[in-house]
Amino acid sequence: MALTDDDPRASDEPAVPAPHADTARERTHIGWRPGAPGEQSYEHPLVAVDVVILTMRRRRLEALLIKRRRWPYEGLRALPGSFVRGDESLEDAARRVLERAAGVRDVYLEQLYTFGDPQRDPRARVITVVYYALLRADALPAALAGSTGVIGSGEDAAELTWFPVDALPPLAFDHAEILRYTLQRLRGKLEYTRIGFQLLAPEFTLSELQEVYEAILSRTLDKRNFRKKVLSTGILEPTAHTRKSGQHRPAALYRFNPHADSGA
Amino acid sequence: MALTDDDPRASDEPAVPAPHADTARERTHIGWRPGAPGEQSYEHPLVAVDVVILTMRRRRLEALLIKRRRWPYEGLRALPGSFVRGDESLEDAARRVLERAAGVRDVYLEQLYTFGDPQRDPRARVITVVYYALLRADALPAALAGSTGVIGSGEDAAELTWFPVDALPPLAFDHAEILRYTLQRLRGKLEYTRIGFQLLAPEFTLSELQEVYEAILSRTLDKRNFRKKVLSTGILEPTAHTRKSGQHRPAALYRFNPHADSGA
DNA sequence: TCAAAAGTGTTGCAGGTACACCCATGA
DNA sequence: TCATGGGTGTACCTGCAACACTTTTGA
Repeated sequence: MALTDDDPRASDEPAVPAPHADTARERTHIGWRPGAPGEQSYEHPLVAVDVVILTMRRRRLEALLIKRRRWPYEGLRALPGSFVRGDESLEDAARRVLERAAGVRDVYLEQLYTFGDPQRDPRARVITVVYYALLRADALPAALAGSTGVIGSGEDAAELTWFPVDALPPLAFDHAEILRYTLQRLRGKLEYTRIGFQLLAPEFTLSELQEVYEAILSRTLDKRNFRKKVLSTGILEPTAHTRKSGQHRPAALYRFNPHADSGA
Repeated sequence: MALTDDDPRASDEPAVPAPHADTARERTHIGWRPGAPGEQSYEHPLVAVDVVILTMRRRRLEALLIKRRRWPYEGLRALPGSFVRGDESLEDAARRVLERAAGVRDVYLEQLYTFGDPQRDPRARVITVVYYALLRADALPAALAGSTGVIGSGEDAAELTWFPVDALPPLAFDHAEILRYTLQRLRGKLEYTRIGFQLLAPEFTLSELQEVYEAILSRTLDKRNFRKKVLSTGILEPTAHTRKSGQHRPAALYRFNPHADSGA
Protein backbone atom coordinates (compact mmCIF):
# COMPACT_ATOMS: atom_id res chain seq x y z
CA MET A 1 0.00 0.00 0.00
CA ALA A 2 1.14 3.51 -0.41
CA LEU A 3 -1.40 6.21 0.28
CA THR A 4 -2.54 6.80 3.76
CA ASP A 5 -5.92 6.02 5.05
CA ASP A 6 -6.18 9.39 6.68
CA ASP A 7 -5.04 12.07 4.32
CA PRO A 8 -7.06 12.77 1.21
CA ARG A 9 -4.18 13.02 -1.23
CA ALA A 10 -1.05 12.40 0.56
CA SER A 11 1.91 10.41 1.72
CA ASP A 12 2.80 6.97 0.58
CA GLU A 13 2.37 5.45 3.97
CA PRO A 14 -0.43 3.52 5.60
CA ALA A 15 -1.23 4.35 9.16
CA VAL A 16 0.94 1.60 10.60
CA PRO A 17 3.86 2.79 12.65
CA ALA A 18 7.47 2.25 11.83
CA PRO A 19 9.01 0.13 14.55
CA HIS A 20 10.07 2.96 16.79
CA ALA A 21 7.44 5.48 15.92
CA ASP A 22 4.98 5.82 18.72
CA THR A 23 2.68 8.74 18.22
CA ALA A 24 -0.79 8.78 19.62
CA ARG A 25 -2.32 8.63 16.19
CA GLU A 26 -0.33 5.60 15.21
CA ARG A 27 -1.12 3.77 18.39
CA THR A 28 -4.79 4.05 17.78
CA HIS A 29 -4.45 1.46 15.07
CA ILE A 30 -5.24 -2.05 15.99
CA GLY A 31 -3.39 -5.03 14.72
CA TRP A 32 -0.01 -3.79 15.69
CA ARG A 33 1.74 -3.97 18.99
CA PRO A 34 5.06 -2.46 19.96
CA GLY A 35 8.06 -4.60 19.19
CA ALA A 36 11.12 -4.92 17.05
CA PRO A 37 10.69 -5.09 13.30
CA GLY A 38 9.61 -8.54 12.28
CA GLU A 39 8.06 -9.39 15.59
CA GLN A 40 4.75 -11.17 15.16
CA SER A 41 2.34 -10.39 17.92
CA TYR A 42 -0.93 -9.33 16.38
CA GLU A 43 -4.34 -10.62 16.96
CA HIS A 44 -6.22 -9.65 13.85
CA PRO A 45 -4.89 -8.77 10.44
CA LEU A 46 -5.30 -5.37 8.86
CA VAL A 47 -6.93 -5.14 5.48
CA ALA A 48 -5.60 -3.00 2.66
CA VAL A 49 -6.27 -2.66 -1.03
CA ASP A 50 -3.49 -2.16 -3.54
CA VAL A 51 -4.22 -1.21 -7.11
CA VAL A 52 -2.20 -2.08 -10.18
CA ILE A 53 -2.85 0.87 -12.48
CA LEU A 54 -2.06 0.13 -16.09
CA THR A 55 -2.14 2.17 -19.25
CA MET A 56 -0.65 2.24 -22.73
CA ARG A 57 2.14 4.77 -23.06
CA ARG A 58 4.63 5.00 -25.87
CA ARG A 59 3.22 1.78 -27.30
CA ARG A 60 4.03 -0.14 -24.17
CA LEU A 61 2.03 -1.32 -21.22
CA GLU A 62 3.03 0.73 -18.19
CA ALA A 63 2.20 0.62 -14.49
CA LEU A 64 1.91 3.55 -12.11
CA LEU A 65 4.14 3.20 -9.05
CA ILE A 66 4.77 5.34 -6.04
CA LYS A 67 8.13 5.99 -4.42
CA ARG A 68 8.24 4.95 -0.79
CA ARG A 69 9.53 7.60 1.56
CA ARG A 70 9.70 5.58 4.79
CA TRP A 71 10.78 2.33 6.28
CA PRO A 72 10.35 -0.38 5.21
CA TYR A 73 11.64 -0.46 1.64
CA GLU A 74 12.36 3.26 1.73
CA GLY A 75 13.12 4.59 -1.72
CA LEU A 76 11.71 1.57 -3.54
CA ARG A 77 8.63 1.70 -5.71
CA ALA A 78 5.33 0.28 -4.59
CA LEU A 79 1.75 -0.05 -5.71
CA PRO A 80 -0.63 2.69 -4.65
CA GLY A 81 -2.85 1.45 -1.85
CA SER A 82 -4.76 2.18 1.28
CA PHE A 83 -6.40 0.54 4.22
CA VAL A 84 -10.03 -0.35 3.81
CA ARG A 85 -12.35 1.91 5.73
CA GLY A 86 -15.05 0.54 7.92
CA ASP A 87 -17.97 1.55 5.78
CA GLU A 88 -16.71 1.14 2.25
CA SER A 89 -16.69 -1.92 0.06
CA LEU A 90 -13.42 -3.31 -1.22
CA GLU A 91 -14.13 -1.97 -4.67
CA ASP A 92 -14.97 1.45 -3.24
CA ALA A 93 -11.62 1.43 -1.46
CA ALA A 94 -9.89 0.55 -4.71
CA ARG A 95 -11.69 3.37 -6.52
CA ARG A 96 -10.67 5.78 -3.82
CA VAL A 97 -7.02 4.77 -4.26
CA LEU A 98 -7.41 5.07 -8.00
CA GLU A 99 -8.79 8.55 -7.77
CA ARG A 100 -6.09 9.71 -5.40
CA ALA A 101 -3.23 8.21 -7.33
CA ALA A 102 -4.35 8.70 -10.90
CA GLY A 103 -7.16 11.22 -10.57
CA VAL A 104 -9.54 9.07 -12.55
CA ARG A 105 -12.98 7.63 -12.00
CA ASP A 106 -15.15 5.31 -13.99
CA VAL A 107 -12.40 3.13 -15.32
CA TYR A 108 -12.24 -0.61 -15.69
CA LEU A 109 -11.43 -2.11 -12.31
CA GLU A 110 -11.32 -5.75 -11.32
CA GLN A 111 -10.33 -7.67 -8.27
CA LEU A 112 -7.22 -9.74 -8.90
CA TYR A 113 -6.27 -11.74 -5.83
CA THR A 114 -5.80 -11.42 -2.11
CA PHE A 115 -2.31 -11.72 -0.70
CA GLY A 116 -2.03 -12.58 2.95
CA ASP A 117 1.30 -14.08 3.84
CA PRO A 118 1.88 -13.23 7.51
CA GLN A 119 5.38 -11.97 6.71
CA ARG A 120 4.60 -9.89 3.67
CA ASP A 121 4.75 -6.64 5.61
CA PRO A 122 7.39 -6.33 8.34
CA ARG A 123 5.33 -3.76 10.25
CA ALA A 124 2.16 -5.68 10.86
CA ARG A 125 -0.01 -8.43 9.58
CA VAL A 126 -1.55 -6.85 6.52
CA ILE A 127 -3.79 -8.69 4.13
CA THR A 128 -4.11 -6.90 0.84
CA VAL A 129 -6.87 -7.28 -1.67
CA VAL A 130 -5.36 -6.39 -5.01
CA TYR A 131 -7.30 -4.80 -7.84
CA TYR A 132 -6.08 -3.86 -11.28
CA ALA A 133 -7.30 -0.92 -13.30
CA LEU A 134 -7.02 -0.25 -17.01
CA LEU A 135 -6.78 3.41 -17.99
CA ARG A 136 -7.09 5.08 -21.34
CA ALA A 137 -3.95 7.08 -21.93
CA ASP A 138 -6.01 9.84 -23.56
CA ALA A 139 -7.95 10.42 -20.36
CA LEU A 140 -5.05 10.86 -17.95
CA PRO A 141 -4.92 14.06 -15.93
CA ALA A 142 -2.17 16.43 -16.99
CA ALA A 143 -0.15 15.65 -13.87
CA LEU A 144 0.29 12.08 -15.02
CA ALA A 145 0.68 12.59 -18.71
CA GLY A 146 4.45 12.72 -18.33
CA SER A 147 6.52 9.87 -16.97
CA THR A 148 6.55 11.23 -13.44
CA GLY A 149 4.04 13.19 -11.45
CA VAL A 150 3.60 14.28 -7.87
CA ILE A 151 0.50 14.12 -5.75
CA GLY A 152 0.01 15.83 -2.45
CA SER A 153 2.35 18.52 -1.20
CA GLY A 154 4.96 19.30 1.45
CA GLU A 155 5.61 16.45 3.87
CA ASP A 156 3.08 14.29 2.15
CA ALA A 157 4.13 14.79 -1.42
CA ALA A 158 4.49 11.48 -3.18
CA GLU A 159 6.22 10.82 -6.44
CA LEU A 160 4.35 8.74 -8.96
CA THR A 161 6.07 7.29 -11.99
CA TRP A 162 5.04 5.18 -14.95
CA PHE A 163 7.21 2.13 -15.61
CA PRO A 164 6.95 -0.29 -18.51
CA VAL A 165 5.81 -3.59 -17.09
CA ASP A 166 8.71 -5.35 -18.76
CA ALA A 167 11.26 -2.99 -17.17
CA LEU A 168 10.17 -2.57 -13.59
CA PRO A 169 12.41 -1.18 -10.86
CA PRO A 170 12.94 -3.09 -7.60
CA LEU A 171 9.62 -3.19 -5.78
CA ALA A 172 8.65 -3.09 -2.13
CA PHE A 173 6.86 -5.89 -0.29
CA ASP A 174 5.56 -8.67 -2.53
CA HIS A 175 4.61 -6.19 -5.22
CA ALA A 176 6.82 -7.75 -7.86
CA GLU A 177 4.92 -10.99 -7.45
CA ILE A 178 1.66 -9.08 -7.61
CA LEU A 179 2.61 -7.45 -10.89
CA ARG A 180 3.66 -10.78 -12.37
CA TYR A 181 0.35 -12.23 -11.41
CA THR A 182 -1.54 -9.27 -12.82
CA LEU A 183 0.05 -9.72 -16.20
CA GLN A 184 -0.70 -13.40 -16.18
CA ARG A 185 -4.35 -12.71 -15.46
CA LEU A 186 -4.50 -9.98 -18.05
CA ARG A 187 -3.13 -12.32 -20.72
CA GLY A 188 -5.71 -14.90 -19.83
CA LYS A 189 -8.59 -12.46 -19.89
CA LEU A 190 -7.50 -10.93 -23.15
CA GLU A 191 -8.37 -14.16 -24.92
CA TYR A 192 -11.95 -14.49 -23.87
CA THR A 193 -13.05 -11.00 -22.92
CA ARG A 194 -12.89 -7.49 -24.29
CA ILE A 195 -10.61 -5.90 -21.74
CA GLY A 196 -8.26 -4.84 -24.52
CA PHE A 197 -10.65 -2.03 -25.42
CA GLN A 198 -10.38 -0.57 -21.92
CA LEU A 199 -6.92 0.72 -22.72
CA LEU A 200 -8.02 2.66 -25.79
CA ALA A 201 -9.82 5.90 -26.50
CA PRO A 202 -13.44 5.56 -27.65
CA GLU A 203 -12.28 5.68 -31.25
CA PHE A 204 -9.13 3.89 -32.27
CA THR A 205 -7.35 2.34 -35.21
CA LEU A 206 -6.91 -1.35 -35.68
CA SER A 207 -3.18 -0.89 -35.36
CA GLU A 208 -3.64 0.68 -31.95
CA LEU A 209 -5.78 -2.21 -30.86
CA GLN A 210 -3.16 -4.61 -32.11
CA GLU A 211 -0.51 -2.77 -30.14
CA VAL A 212 -2.52 -3.28 -26.98
CA TYR A 213 -2.69 -6.99 -27.61
CA GLU A 214 0.96 -7.21 -28.45
CA ALA A 215 1.97 -5.25 -25.36
CA ILE A 216 -0.04 -7.47 -23.05
CA LEU A 217 0.96 -10.73 -24.68
CA SER A 218 4.52 -9.50 -25.25
CA ARG A 219 4.71 -10.99 -28.70
CA THR A 220 3.96 -9.75 -32.17
CA LEU A 221 0.81 -10.73 -34.00
CA ASP A 222 0.13 -11.14 -37.69
CA LYS A 223 -1.61 -8.04 -38.95
CA ARG A 224 -3.92 -9.75 -41.42
CA ASN A 225 -4.99 -12.47 -39.04
CA PHE A 226 -5.54 -9.98 -36.26
CA ARG A 227 -7.77 -7.76 -38.35
CA LYS A 228 -9.65 -10.68 -39.78
CA LYS A 229 -10.35 -12.11 -36.37
CA VAL A 230 -11.32 -8.92 -34.61
CA LEU A 231 -13.55 -7.75 -37.44
CA SER A 232 -15.22 -11.13 -37.74
CA THR A 233 -16.40 -10.94 -34.15
CA GLY A 234 -18.60 -7.98 -35.03
CA ILE A 235 -17.74 -6.08 -31.87
CA LEU A 236 -16.22 -3.21 -33.81
CA GLU A 237 -18.08 -0.72 -35.89
CA PRO A 238 -16.37 1.60 -38.34
CA THR A 239 -16.69 5.35 -37.89
CA ALA A 240 -16.58 7.93 -40.65
CA HIS A 241 -13.34 9.29 -39.22
CA THR A 242 -9.72 8.70 -39.97
CA ARG A 243 -6.61 9.51 -38.06
CA LYS A 244 -3.81 11.26 -39.88
CA SER A 245 -0.44 10.78 -38.25
CA GLY A 246 2.84 11.43 -39.99
CA GLN A 247 3.30 11.46 -43.69
CA HIS A 248 1.56 8.27 -44.57
CA ARG A 249 -1.84 6.85 -45.22
CA PRO A 250 -4.48 7.81 -42.62
CA ALA A 251 -6.00 4.96 -40.63
CA ALA A 252 -9.69 4.26 -40.30
CA LEU A 253 -11.10 4.74 -36.82
CA TYR A 254 -13.32 2.14 -35.22
CA ARG A 255 -15.60 2.20 -32.25
CA PHE A 256 -16.35 -0.55 -29.77
CA ASN A 257 -19.88 -1.84 -30.15
CA PRO A 258 -21.19 -2.74 -26.71
CA HIS A 259 -24.31 -4.35 -28.15
CA ALA A 260 -22.46 -7.16 -29.87
CA ASP A 261 -22.78 -10.49 -28.12
CA SER A 262 -20.44 -12.35 -25.73
CA GLY A 263 -17.26 -11.19 -24.07
CA ALA A 264 -17.00 -9.10 -20.92
CA MET B 1 -18.10 -18.42 8.06
CA ALA B 2 -19.22 -21.18 10.26
CA LEU B 3 -16.62 -22.81 12.48
CA THR B 4 -15.25 -20.88 15.37
CA ASP B 5 -11.79 -19.56 15.58
CA ASP B 6 -11.41 -20.95 19.04
CA ASP B 7 -12.59 -24.52 19.18
CA PRO B 8 -10.76 -27.17 17.25
CA ARG B 9 -13.82 -28.93 15.85
CA ALA B 10 -16.79 -27.12 16.89
CA SER B 11 -19.70 -24.78 16.59
CA ASP B 12 -20.81 -23.04 13.49
CA GLU B 13 -20.16 -19.63 14.86
CA PRO B 14 -17.28 -17.25 14.48
CA ALA B 15 -16.21 -15.36 17.54
CA VAL B 16 -18.37 -12.39 16.77
CA PRO B 17 -21.12 -11.71 19.25
CA ALA B 18 -24.79 -11.79 18.57
CA PRO B 19 -26.20 -8.31 19.14
CA HIS B 20 -27.06 -8.76 22.76
CA ALA B 21 -24.45 -11.29 23.75
CA ASP B 22 -21.78 -9.65 25.81
CA THR B 23 -19.49 -12.20 27.34
CA ALA B 24 -15.92 -11.38 28.14
CA ARG B 25 -14.64 -13.63 25.43
CA GLU B 26 -16.77 -12.04 22.80
CA ARG B 27 -15.79 -8.57 23.80
CA THR B 28 -12.13 -9.31 23.34
CA HIS B 29 -12.71 -9.32 19.64
CA ILE B 30 -12.01 -6.15 17.78
CA GLY B 31 -14.05 -4.84 14.97
CA TRP B 32 -17.29 -5.03 16.79
CA ARG B 33 -18.76 -2.55 19.19
CA PRO B 34 -21.93 -2.89 21.17
CA GLY B 35 -24.98 -1.76 19.34
CA ALA B 36 -28.21 -2.86 17.78
CA PRO B 37 -28.12 -5.34 14.93
CA GLY B 38 -27.26 -3.58 11.74
CA GLU B 39 -25.45 -0.73 13.40
CA GLN B 40 -22.23 0.07 11.60
CA SER B 41 -19.62 1.42 13.93
CA TYR B 42 -16.42 -0.49 13.37
CA GLU B 43 -13.02 0.78 12.67
CA HIS B 44 -11.30 -2.14 11.01
CA PRO B 45 -12.80 -5.10 9.23
CA LEU B 46 -12.40 -8.65 10.43
CA VAL B 47 -10.98 -11.21 8.06
CA ALA B 48 -12.44 -14.65 7.60
CA VAL B 49 -11.97 -17.48 5.15
CA ASP B 50 -14.87 -19.51 3.85
CA VAL B 51 -14.35 -22.69 1.90
CA VAL B 52 -16.57 -24.13 -0.79
CA ILE B 53 -15.98 -27.87 -0.42
CA LEU B 54 -17.01 -29.83 -3.49
CA THR B 55 -17.06 -33.49 -4.34
CA MET B 56 -18.75 -35.93 -6.70
CA ARG B 57 -21.48 -37.90 -5.01
CA ARG B 58 -24.13 -39.94 -6.74
CA ARG B 59 -22.88 -38.67 -10.07
CA ARG B 60 -23.54 -35.08 -9.10
CA LEU B 61 -21.42 -32.23 -7.92
CA GLU B 62 -22.20 -31.59 -4.27
CA ALA B 63 -21.15 -28.96 -1.76
CA LEU B 64 -20.64 -29.43 1.98
CA LEU B 65 -22.68 -27.00 4.06
CA ILE B 66 -23.07 -26.43 7.75
CA LYS B 67 -26.31 -25.69 9.54
CA ARG B 68 -26.21 -22.43 11.45
CA ARG B 69 -27.31 -22.67 15.04
CA ARG B 70 -27.33 -18.99 15.95
CA TRP B 71 -28.39 -15.57 14.87
CA PRO B 72 -28.12 -14.40 12.17
CA TYR B 73 -29.60 -16.79 9.63
CA GLU B 74 -30.23 -19.39 12.31
CA GLY B 75 -31.16 -22.70 10.79
CA LEU B 76 -29.94 -21.84 7.33
CA ARG B 77 -26.99 -23.51 5.68
CA ALA B 78 -23.67 -21.78 5.30
CA LEU B 79 -20.18 -22.40 4.06
CA PRO B 80 -17.69 -23.70 6.60
CA GLY B 81 -15.33 -20.92 7.60
CA SER B 82 -13.20 -19.32 10.26
CA PHE B 83 -11.43 -16.16 11.13
CA VAL B 84 -7.87 -15.89 10.00
CA ARG B 85 -5.35 -16.22 12.79
CA GLY B 86 -2.56 -13.77 13.25
CA ASP B 87 0.24 -16.07 12.25
CA GLU B 88 -1.24 -18.18 9.51
CA SER B 89 -1.48 -17.51 5.81
CA LEU B 90 -4.87 -17.32 4.13
CA GLU B 91 -4.33 -20.69 2.55
CA ASP B 92 -3.32 -22.19 5.90
CA ALA B 93 -6.56 -20.87 7.36
CA ALA B 94 -8.51 -22.43 4.52
CA ARG B 95 -6.74 -25.76 5.06
CA ARG B 96 -7.55 -25.59 8.73
CA VAL B 97 -11.23 -25.09 7.93
CA LEU B 98 -11.07 -27.90 5.44
CA GLU B 99 -9.58 -30.28 7.93
CA ARG B 100 -12.11 -29.40 10.60
CA ALA B 101 -15.13 -29.59 8.34
CA ALA B 102 -14.20 -32.45 6.05
CA GLY B 103 -11.32 -34.10 7.87
CA VAL B 104 -9.11 -34.00 4.81
CA ARG B 105 -5.67 -32.67 3.99
CA ASP B 106 -3.68 -32.42 0.83
CA VAL B 107 -6.57 -31.71 -1.46
CA TYR B 108 -6.86 -29.27 -4.31
CA LEU B 109 -7.49 -25.82 -2.87
CA GLU B 110 -7.60 -22.52 -4.68
CA GLN B 111 -8.46 -18.97 -3.77
CA LEU B 112 -11.64 -17.85 -5.47
CA TYR B 113 -12.45 -14.26 -4.60
CA THR B 114 -12.69 -11.89 -1.67
CA PHE B 115 -16.10 -10.62 -0.66
CA GLY B 116 -16.17 -7.47 1.37
CA ASP B 117 -19.47 -5.71 1.17
CA PRO B 118 -19.82 -3.75 4.42
CA GLN B 119 -23.33 -5.13 4.91
CA ARG B 120 -22.67 -8.76 4.14
CA ASP B 121 -22.63 -9.76 7.80
CA PRO B 122 -25.10 -8.03 10.13
CA ARG B 123 -22.90 -8.61 13.16
CA ALA B 124 -19.74 -6.87 12.09
CA ARG B 125 -17.71 -5.82 9.12
CA VAL B 126 -16.31 -9.11 7.94
CA ILE B 127 -14.27 -9.49 4.81
CA THR B 128 -14.11 -13.07 3.67
CA VAL B 129 -11.51 -14.61 1.44
CA VAL B 130 -13.21 -17.53 -0.24
CA TYR B 131 -11.39 -20.69 -1.30
CA TYR B 132 -12.79 -23.71 -3.05
CA ALA B 133 -11.62 -27.26 -2.52
CA LEU B 134 -12.11 -30.31 -4.70
CA LEU B 135 -12.33 -33.62 -2.84
CA ARG B 136 -12.17 -37.14 -4.11
CA ALA B 137 -15.28 -38.93 -2.95
CA ASP B 138 -13.24 -42.08 -2.33
CA ALA B 139 -11.11 -40.29 0.26
CA LEU B 140 -13.86 -38.88 2.45
CA PRO B 141 -13.81 -39.77 6.13
CA ALA B 142 -16.56 -42.17 7.18
CA ALA B 143 -18.41 -39.40 9.00
CA LEU B 144 -19.00 -37.61 5.71
CA ALA B 145 -19.60 -40.54 3.43
CA GLY B 146 -23.33 -40.27 4.02
CA SER B 147 -25.37 -37.23 3.15
CA THR B 148 -25.15 -35.76 6.62
CA GLY B 149 -22.47 -35.84 9.29
CA VAL B 150 -21.79 -34.13 12.56
CA ILE B 151 -18.57 -32.62 13.79
CA GLY B 152 -17.82 -31.57 17.33
CA SER B 153 -20.03 -32.57 20.23
CA GLY B 154 -22.44 -31.17 22.82
CA GLU B 155 -23.02 -27.45 22.60
CA ASP B 156 -20.62 -27.18 19.70
CA ALA B 157 -21.91 -30.03 17.57
CA ALA B 158 -22.48 -28.89 14.03
CA GLU B 159 -24.43 -30.62 11.35
CA LEU B 160 -22.76 -30.91 7.97
CA THR B 161 -24.70 -31.93 4.91
CA TRP B 162 -23.91 -32.49 1.26
CA PHE B 163 -26.17 -30.71 -1.20
CA PRO B 164 -26.15 -30.99 -4.99
CA VAL B 165 -24.99 -27.65 -6.34
CA ASP B 166 -28.04 -27.47 -8.57
CA ALA B 167 -30.42 -28.01 -5.66
CA LEU B 168 -29.11 -25.85 -2.87
CA PRO B 169 -31.16 -24.89 0.19
CA PRO B 170 -31.53 -21.24 1.23
CA LEU B 171 -28.10 -20.02 2.28
CA ALA B 172 -26.92 -17.57 4.92
CA PHE B 173 -25.09 -14.31 4.20
CA ASP B 174 -23.98 -13.90 0.58
CA HIS B 175 -23.15 -17.57 0.31
CA ALA B 176 -25.55 -18.23 -2.55
CA GLU B 177 -23.70 -15.65 -4.59
CA ILE B 178 -20.41 -17.22 -3.58
CA LEU B 179 -21.52 -20.63 -4.76
CA ARG B 180 -22.72 -19.25 -8.06
CA TYR B 181 -19.40 -17.60 -8.58
CA THR B 182 -17.54 -20.77 -7.64
CA LEU B 183 -19.33 -22.77 -10.30
CA GLN B 184 -18.67 -20.12 -12.87
CA ARG B 185 -14.96 -20.20 -12.08
CA LEU B 186 -14.91 -23.97 -12.06
CA ARG B 187 -16.46 -24.11 -15.51
CA GLY B 188 -13.89 -21.71 -16.81
CA LYS B 189 -10.97 -23.57 -15.33
CA LEU B 190 -12.23 -26.90 -16.55
CA GLU B 191 -11.54 -25.85 -20.10
CA TYR B 192 -7.92 -25.00 -19.80
CA THR B 193 -6.67 -26.87 -16.74
CA ARG B 194 -6.84 -30.33 -15.28
CA ILE B 195 -8.92 -29.63 -12.22
CA GLY B 196 -11.40 -32.27 -13.34
CA PHE B 197 -9.03 -34.97 -12.16
CA GLN B 198 -9.04 -33.59 -8.64
CA LEU B 199 -12.52 -34.98 -8.10
CA LEU B 200 -11.57 -38.53 -9.01
CA ALA B 201 -9.71 -41.39 -7.37
CA PRO B 202 -6.17 -42.03 -8.67
CA GLU B 203 -7.54 -44.62 -11.08
CA PHE B 204 -10.80 -43.96 -12.86
CA THR B 205 -12.82 -44.86 -15.92
CA LEU B 206 -13.39 -42.53 -18.81
CA SER B 207 -17.09 -42.54 -18.02
CA GLU B 208 -16.36 -41.30 -14.52
CA LEU B 209 -14.23 -38.52 -15.90
CA GLN B 210 -16.97 -37.61 -18.30
CA GLU B 211 -19.47 -37.50 -15.44
CA VAL B 212 -17.26 -34.97 -13.67
CA TYR B 213 -17.21 -32.75 -16.72
CA GLU B 214 -20.92 -33.09 -17.26
CA ALA B 215 -21.68 -32.31 -13.62
CA ILE B 216 -19.58 -29.16 -13.64
CA LEU B 217 -20.76 -27.94 -17.02
CA SER B 218 -24.31 -29.12 -16.36
CA ARG B 219 -24.74 -30.44 -19.85
CA THR B 220 -24.20 -33.77 -21.49
CA LEU B 221 -21.19 -34.45 -23.67
CA ASP B 222 -20.79 -36.77 -26.61
CA LYS B 223 -19.08 -39.93 -25.44
CA ARG B 224 -16.99 -40.50 -28.55
CA ASN B 225 -15.82 -36.93 -28.82
CA PHE B 226 -15.03 -36.73 -25.15
CA ARG B 227 -12.86 -39.85 -25.23
CA LYS B 228 -11.16 -38.82 -28.41
CA LYS B 229 -10.28 -35.44 -27.00
CA VAL B 230 -9.10 -36.50 -23.58
CA LEU B 231 -7.04 -39.38 -24.93
CA SER B 232 -5.48 -37.21 -27.62
CA THR B 233 -4.07 -34.86 -24.99
CA GLY B 234 -1.84 -37.64 -23.69
CA ILE B 235 -2.45 -36.77 -20.06
CA LEU B 236 -4.02 -40.14 -19.35
CA GLU B 237 -2.20 -43.42 -19.21
CA PRO B 238 -4.01 -46.73 -19.24
CA THR B 239 -3.56 -49.09 -16.30
CA ALA B 240 -3.76 -52.86 -16.50
CA HIS B 241 -6.87 -52.77 -14.33
CA THR B 242 -10.55 -52.79 -15.06
CA ARG B 243 -13.53 -51.96 -12.92
CA LYS B 244 -16.38 -54.44 -12.82
CA SER B 245 -19.66 -52.89 -11.79
CA GLY B 246 -23.02 -54.44 -12.40
CA GLN B 247 -23.72 -57.02 -15.00
CA HIS B 248 -22.07 -55.49 -17.96
CA ARG B 249 -18.74 -55.01 -19.60
CA PRO B 250 -15.96 -53.92 -17.21
CA ALA B 251 -14.44 -50.49 -17.87
CA ALA B 252 -10.75 -49.84 -18.38
CA LEU B 253 -9.12 -47.80 -15.65
CA TYR B 254 -6.85 -44.88 -16.46
CA ARG B 255 -4.39 -42.90 -14.42
CA PHE B 256 -3.56 -39.23 -14.63
CA ASN B 257 -0.08 -38.67 -16.01
CA PRO B 258 1.39 -35.64 -14.26
CA HIS B 259 4.39 -35.60 -16.59
CA ALA B 260 2.39 -34.72 -19.66
CA ASP B 261 2.68 -31.09 -20.70
CA SER B 262 0.45 -28.03 -20.09
CA GLY B 263 -2.64 -27.63 -17.94
CA ALA B 264 -2.68 -27.01 -14.21
C1' DT C 1 9.68 9.33 -55.93
C1' DC C 2 10.33 7.88 -51.52
C1' DA C 3 9.37 6.55 -46.90
C1' DA C 4 6.09 4.82 -43.76
C1' DA C 5 2.14 2.84 -42.18
C1' DA C 6 -2.60 1.12 -43.94
C1' DG C 7 -4.91 -2.24 -45.96
C1' DT C 8 -6.10 -6.84 -48.23
C1' DG C 9 -6.95 -13.16 -49.52
C1' DT C 10 -5.79 -17.80 -49.98
C1' DT C 11 -4.35 -22.18 -48.44
C1' DG C 12 -3.43 -25.87 -45.16
C1' DC C 13 -4.10 -27.86 -40.80
C1' DA C 14 -6.02 -28.84 -36.36
C1' DG C 15 -9.62 -29.37 -33.56
C1' DG C 16 -14.59 -29.50 -32.68
C1' DT C 17 -19.16 -31.48 -33.58
C1' DA C 18 -22.65 -34.57 -35.22
C1' DC C 19 -23.91 -39.07 -35.53
C1' DA C 20 -25.07 -45.16 -34.78
C1' DC C 21 -23.62 -49.45 -33.95
C1' DC C 22 -21.13 -53.63 -31.91
C1' DC C 23 -18.89 -55.61 -27.50
C1' DA C 24 -18.39 -57.83 -23.07
C1' DT C 25 -20.44 -59.20 -19.02
C1' DG C 26 -23.64 -61.17 -15.31
C1' DA C 27 -28.11 -62.37 -14.31
C1' DT D 1 -30.90 -64.01 -24.45
C1' DC D 2 -31.34 -59.85 -22.51
C1' DA D 3 -30.25 -55.69 -20.30
C1' DT D 4 -26.61 -52.54 -19.33
C1' DG D 5 -22.94 -49.66 -19.80
C1' DG D 6 -18.20 -49.95 -22.52
C1' DG D 7 -16.10 -48.96 -26.54
C1' DT D 8 -15.23 -47.40 -31.46
C1' DG D 9 -14.75 -44.08 -36.74
C1' DT D 10 -16.04 -40.88 -40.36
C1' DA D 11 -17.45 -36.59 -42.51
C1' DC D 12 -18.11 -31.88 -42.15
C1' DC D 13 -17.13 -27.38 -40.62
C1' DT D 14 -14.91 -23.71 -38.27
C1' DG D 15 -11.17 -21.25 -36.74
C1' DC D 16 -6.26 -20.41 -36.59
C1' DA D 17 -1.58 -19.80 -38.66
C1' DA D 18 1.45 -18.84 -42.35
C1' DC D 19 2.53 -15.92 -45.85
C1' DA D 20 3.64 -10.77 -49.57
C1' DC D 21 2.16 -7.22 -52.06
C1' DT D 22 -0.55 -2.87 -53.20
C1' DT D 23 -2.41 1.67 -51.53
C1' DT D 24 -2.43 6.18 -49.68
C1' DT D 25 -0.38 10.03 -47.96
C1' DG D 26 3.07 14.03 -46.92
C1' DA D 27 7.58 15.46 -47.50
